[in-house]
Amino acid sequence: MFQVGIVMGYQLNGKLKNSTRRIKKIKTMFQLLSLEKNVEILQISGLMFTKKQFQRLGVIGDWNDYYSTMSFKAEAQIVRELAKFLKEGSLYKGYKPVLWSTVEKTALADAEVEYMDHISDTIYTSFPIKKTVNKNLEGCEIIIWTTTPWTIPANKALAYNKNISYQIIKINDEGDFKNRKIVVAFDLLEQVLKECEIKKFEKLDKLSGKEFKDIICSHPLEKEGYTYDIPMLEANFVTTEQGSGIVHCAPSHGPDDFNLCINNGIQAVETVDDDGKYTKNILNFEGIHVFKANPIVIESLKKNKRLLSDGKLNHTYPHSWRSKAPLIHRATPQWFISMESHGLRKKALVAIDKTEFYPNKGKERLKAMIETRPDWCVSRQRVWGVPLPIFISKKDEEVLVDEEVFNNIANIFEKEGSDCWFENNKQKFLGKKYDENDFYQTTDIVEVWFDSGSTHSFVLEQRDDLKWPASLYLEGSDQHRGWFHSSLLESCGTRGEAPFEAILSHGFVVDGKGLKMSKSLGNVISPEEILKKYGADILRIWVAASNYAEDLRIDHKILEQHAEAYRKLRNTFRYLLGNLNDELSEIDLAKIKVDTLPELEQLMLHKLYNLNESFTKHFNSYNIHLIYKELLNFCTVDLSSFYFDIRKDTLYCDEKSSKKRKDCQLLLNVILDSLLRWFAPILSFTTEEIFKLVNKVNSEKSIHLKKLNVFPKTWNNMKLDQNWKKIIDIRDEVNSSIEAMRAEKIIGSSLEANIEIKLDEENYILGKNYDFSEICIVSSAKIFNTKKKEDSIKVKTVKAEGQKCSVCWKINKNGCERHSCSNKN
RNA sequence: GGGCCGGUAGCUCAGUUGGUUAGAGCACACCCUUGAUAAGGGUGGGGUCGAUAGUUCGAGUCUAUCUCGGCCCA
Repeated sequence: MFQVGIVMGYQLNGKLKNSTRRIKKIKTMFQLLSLEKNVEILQISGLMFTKKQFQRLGVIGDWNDYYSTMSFKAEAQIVRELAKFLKEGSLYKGYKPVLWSTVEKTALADAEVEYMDHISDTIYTSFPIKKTVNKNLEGCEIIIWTTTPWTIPANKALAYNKNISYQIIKINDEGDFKNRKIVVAFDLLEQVLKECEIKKFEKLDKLSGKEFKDIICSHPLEKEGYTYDIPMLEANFVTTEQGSGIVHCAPSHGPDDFNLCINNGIQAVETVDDDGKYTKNILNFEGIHVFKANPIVIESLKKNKRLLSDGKLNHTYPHSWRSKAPLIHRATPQWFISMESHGLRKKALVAIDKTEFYPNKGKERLKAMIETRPDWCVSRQRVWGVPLPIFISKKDEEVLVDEEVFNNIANIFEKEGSDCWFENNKQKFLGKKYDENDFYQTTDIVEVWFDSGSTHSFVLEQRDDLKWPASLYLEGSDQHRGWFHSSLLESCGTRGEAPFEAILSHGFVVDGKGLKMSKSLGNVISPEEILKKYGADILRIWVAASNYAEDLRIDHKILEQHAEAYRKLRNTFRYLLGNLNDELSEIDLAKIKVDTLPELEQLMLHKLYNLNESFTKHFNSYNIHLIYKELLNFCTVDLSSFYFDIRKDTLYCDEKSSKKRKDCQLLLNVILDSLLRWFAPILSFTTEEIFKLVNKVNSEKSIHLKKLNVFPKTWNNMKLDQNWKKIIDIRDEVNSSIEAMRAEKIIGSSLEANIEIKLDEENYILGKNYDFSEICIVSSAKIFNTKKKEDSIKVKTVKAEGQKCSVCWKINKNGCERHSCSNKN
């Protein structure tokens, strides 16, 4: 019906954390295999599992020719993509803090970090205010507290929170700080006084954090040569939980610090080397190991009269899972793709504007992220993944940019896989043009989001059955930060536009109360469980009926409701099949002579036409839940309780040769065909089952290969629809009247009723053309013109007298007109 | 804490630019039917539109605050 090429893909991204955790467990089991091999095994087993699940759900796709980010072909293409950024010059080397073990001399992933107790040195130290427009703050010193005194020499900024109140005090105690004014958070004053043993002091002004805007401080070691400016920056990560309410920021030694500084134009630099020793960038401390630096830093601060107090703190601190050594945040060389240098941010924002979002709110979300995100750090220090294809000149530290080399690397990866990068054979990649002794080779790999952001390049562009850009990228709403995001940036950077025309994002599955599923809450319900208990089509109904723009609620009660609706739908099909038993046929829609049909049949054609229109509209805007709702309503309201109910009389009691019965069966055929096509995307298994039943003789293979019907415009008849709205109003009145008689136990079945309908002029003119005994399923109906305006419709029900016809069950004093023989018996 | 978003009947969902008494289907209750029968039909009850305050002649709809919940970030 709607052909979508589905290519199975398997990506490591997003599962990295999981994988590392799993690797930890599995590592002991697969000692003989390499770590990389283990990852591969996990990936492939995951792939097969996912594939089976999809198939069980009725998803049709090219399951055998799947793509994988770890295929040689993909790896080669990822290198080609990276090369584009390198050639352009937007991929640059910078520094960013990572968790680093100075023992193993390596970066650690989250999963490799163990948090354990650790005793740290703590200090309160002061940063004198150098420049401020606020008279009250002139001559004051900002107090900070830290558990890593060794990072003070790397300090580049101070962070405050604009929502916190601060207090200025003047210290009167004897000592270094006598007569000096200091600033701390109002709520932390007591604690600071206690820990710094300040006894005598005066409270001066209280001020809001907002007043720190644009203030410049001096470094506490200014006199030792640390003469640069220390700006105060607004940051919401500053709290009054502990410390002084102002945080010292060393962009090379903390993720928060790094992000805050980079957003304010302060770059991280390499302050500490692989061994944990200060580099030449740290004045006076070069070569000292950071774990031995605290006493030296403290002594230096004391000498400069900037140390308010020092102490010890026992707290949890990150350690290496292997060596158990404490870790540090350390700025290491990393590779970034600039958002600005070649207009990437701008290109991405333009591309977002050109993209359709379903639901629309996704646009704002992605836009907000792209507008504020820092440069894209694409390097990682891991063992598996695609290597960054970078050689650096030993002479001038310049990156080697040469198309020939990039192509060579890509071609080798395509043949051998990227693992060969680490086999210490530089010359192989450099070819004859360069000498391997002139270059360093990076050992970083590209981060997994770059892999996934490149899928369009090795899937869409390289398969004949797919096109670039994709019509639609579909994922969970978390992928605004993930796949949508990385694909947009990668593609805008390399091709100037997005790899998708539209994005559809869906919410997350939550329990019946709207809470996230978790083992501890015990509200988890797995797809396998649902499939087992309810079957795939009911799970599909649940998906179709849910508004994916929001979170999708699920529990057994909700599924039970959908299962109930499913039974109704199944029964609708059963009625159709039962009554078409002798007359199943394919109808040439164009040849139907609408005018010759009874009005009721014409009305049904009108409804089919409009439902089809509505279906197309909703399908094109991906409003599947509206489609399902309309289809279900059509089956229950228009078919089951209306058309099917009324036409039972004709189907059961009229001659097989009668035109009316044949016209009805014509409609049933059209309805069956329509319902099968409409429901095929939702009830994929049920419709296929019915289709196979109906098409025994024909060669047609599957309902899923059928297209949506195009109905003749002549079926659309608004005038008829309006008329029947009024007729149905009358029918409703009749039903009310019958119900009243039924409540009084005068009648039971509606066929035990004769009705008299009094209508005003307008309704009478319309109503006199209709047989209300048929429409209301009663034994006889008479209509009168009341000519009164106030009672537009008035119905009187009386018990039908006479004999019940054994064929049509109608009751008539003078015997049944249609079935005279049987009535006489 | 920040970004994006949501809370309408027991459930799944509608509700156009503010404008009569807030709708539908299912579920529920009662009744009917027994020629769609592990079915079918009819009637009916059910909502302080998350809470509060405001703008307005008028608020489910606009604004603010709060609350609950979801995704992402910190």
